[in-house]
Order: sequence, then C-alpha cells, then structure tokens
Amino acid sequence: MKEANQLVENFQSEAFCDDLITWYRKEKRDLPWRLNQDPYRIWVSEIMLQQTKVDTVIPYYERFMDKFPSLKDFAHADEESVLKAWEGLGYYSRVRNLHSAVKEVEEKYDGNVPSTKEEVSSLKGVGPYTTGAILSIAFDKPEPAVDGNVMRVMSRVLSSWEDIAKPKTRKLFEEVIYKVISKEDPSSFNQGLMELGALICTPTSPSCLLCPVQKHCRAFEEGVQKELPVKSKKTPPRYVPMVAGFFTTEKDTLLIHKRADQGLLAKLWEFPNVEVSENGGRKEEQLAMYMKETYGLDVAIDEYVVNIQHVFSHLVWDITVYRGRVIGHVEEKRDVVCVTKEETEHYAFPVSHQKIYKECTGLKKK
DNA sequence: AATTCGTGGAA
DNA sequence: TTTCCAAGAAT
Repeated sequence: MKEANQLVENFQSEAFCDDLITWYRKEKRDLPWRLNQDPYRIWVSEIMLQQTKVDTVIPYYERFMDKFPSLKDFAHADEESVLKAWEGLGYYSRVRNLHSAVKEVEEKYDGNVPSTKEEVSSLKGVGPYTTGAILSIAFDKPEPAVDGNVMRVMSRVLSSWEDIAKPKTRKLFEEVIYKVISKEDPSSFNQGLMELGALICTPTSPSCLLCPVQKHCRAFEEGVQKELPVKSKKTPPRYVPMVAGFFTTEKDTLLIHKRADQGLLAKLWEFPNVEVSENGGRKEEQLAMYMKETYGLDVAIDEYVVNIQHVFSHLVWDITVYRGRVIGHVEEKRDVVCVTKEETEHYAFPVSHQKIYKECTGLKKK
C-alpha cells in the first residue's frame, strides 16, 4: 500500500480546494439539512444518510424535524415514537444509538452538542465519518469526513488502486484528506467532495466533461476513471425460509410480537414467525408448534395467504404466510400484545411485516 | 479483518 | 433479471 505522502506528492491542493469549493457553493443542492448550522440538525441528517440515498432521506428528515424540532424534544421522546419515526428507513440501531447519544448530550452537556473530536466520536453511533462530518459542517473544523463518495472521488483524483472495501483504505484516505483539506472552508470542502461524488463523479460513467476538478484528476489524465475505484465484492446473502402467522383473537384483535432488544430489527414489532427447518414437517404444523411452545397458545390455521421474499444486506427471508385464529384467551406481556387494525399504526414494523399486513388485510400496495 | 446490521432504486 | 449500491458503525 502506498503512503498518504506518496499519493499527494506533486498534488496541487490549494488549487484543487479552490475549484472544488467554488463549484460547490454554486451548484450545491438545496437540501433541508443545509438550512442552517444547528449541530442537532446536522447530526440527525448524517445518521440518516448513512448507507441511505438523499432522495430516501428527505421525507424522513422533514417528518423527523416536525416531530422532534429540537435536541431537547428528541431527548425526551419515548422509544416507541422514536422507532416509529424511523420505520422503513432500515439499520434501526442508528436511531436507537442516536436517541441514547442525544439523551447523553442533554444530560452531560446541558443539551449542547460537543465540538471536540474526542467528545463527538465517543457518542453512540458516531464513527470516524460522522465525527468528521459534524465537526466540519456544524463547527467548521478541518477534520476529514471520508465516506464512500470521498473514497471514490479521491481514488480517481489520485489514481489510487487500493481496494476501497478494505478498512485500511479509509484510514489512508483520511490521512490524504488531512493534507489536502481547506482550512478556510472545511465544511464546503467535505460536502463538496460528497456532492461531486453524488452528482458528477458517480460510480459508473462519471461525467468528467462537467467536472470542476477535471484538470486535477490523474485518473482522467490516464483515461482510467471507469476502472476506479477498485472495490472487492461482498459475500452473497444467506437464504432463510420462514413461516409467519396472521392471527386474530376471539376479540377480533391481531396478535403481534416485539422483537428482542438486540440484533436484527431490534425492538420492532412483527407477526409471530419462526425459521422453517427442513425435516420439521409441514410449515403449518411448525407454525402451530412454535405458537404452543413459545407463547403457550393453541391456534387454528385457516388458510395459506402468500409467500413474501424480503432481501437484506446479508440474508434473504422467504416467508410463507398463513391466516389463523388463536383459540382461547391471550395473556398479554411486554413483548406480546393484541391490537386492533387501527392501533397497528402506533407500532413500528419492519417492511417485510408491513408487506404481511397489507397482504392479509387486502390493502393495495402503492 | 470480516460480519452484522435494511431498504428502495438505479444500472 | 440480477447486481450493486448509498453521506457507516458496532462487534
């Protein structure tokens, strides 16, 4: 691996910064988190934007800020409403960590987001990238904020052939950015690199003819911009067959279950379900047995409804859904409740189980 | 270092 | 259709 010093050798950092920042100030998109420099608003946006596209985030961000306008509002919000605000965005540990960290700021820092690297990076859910983003965008500090855009753009600008999927490569580019970053306007520099990656220096077929830093780009000079960056492939997702039950009770309510506090889709609500085993008999029987063993409930399976495939980053659920009824009284617990269809609106479900609900209630997906 | 954590949309 | 991803962090 080349060192950062070698990569930036003979690189005209000042001219690069000027061209990048001038372009950014003129062409930057009008996004809701660019309204002001409120550290809370910047922080929330950076968490939402992790591994998530701008177009997806915007409506969530608007609703979130309507619901929790200030850091104090969010700090005092209840967990269920917090999860509900994140419903459908994915990576739900983001909002659990954010809520925890905001409460810490409210108590430990009297509601003021800290502005030192040590304090910011110690907050839950705030890693190297988000630390640099908060410090540079909210506090104008010259810290690198190296995300996927920055690694792609700098790989091309410096014609680096390092595998950007390797953790070491991010550290290399952090060193590079420390040497290149504008001290006058680190906020526009960092956001400019990301904006460039999003609008011009895209993963496939970059628009080099429109690029404001084309004359600084070694990949363009060498004609290899489409070969860069190098990125190794991830392991394909694991296939998981499941069976789920849409159970009504004798009171004509729905039986739902709260998932565990940790792990996949933690603390979200779902319809009772279990992974199907190969030699465990028919799926209806496995579901009924699961209901008896896990909840002590006798159930009647009425009909097969649908199969739902849901793809995660690391696994694929194939859920066979049955409609059924609970026989007898249901004793509600912390993680097992019976709700009317209207009341489901107050519970946060993962998208896969929203699909189950829609299929079982006959609602059309839009 | 390699996995685990979601989702919807573009290529 | 399949692949790949998008402003990553925690373990």
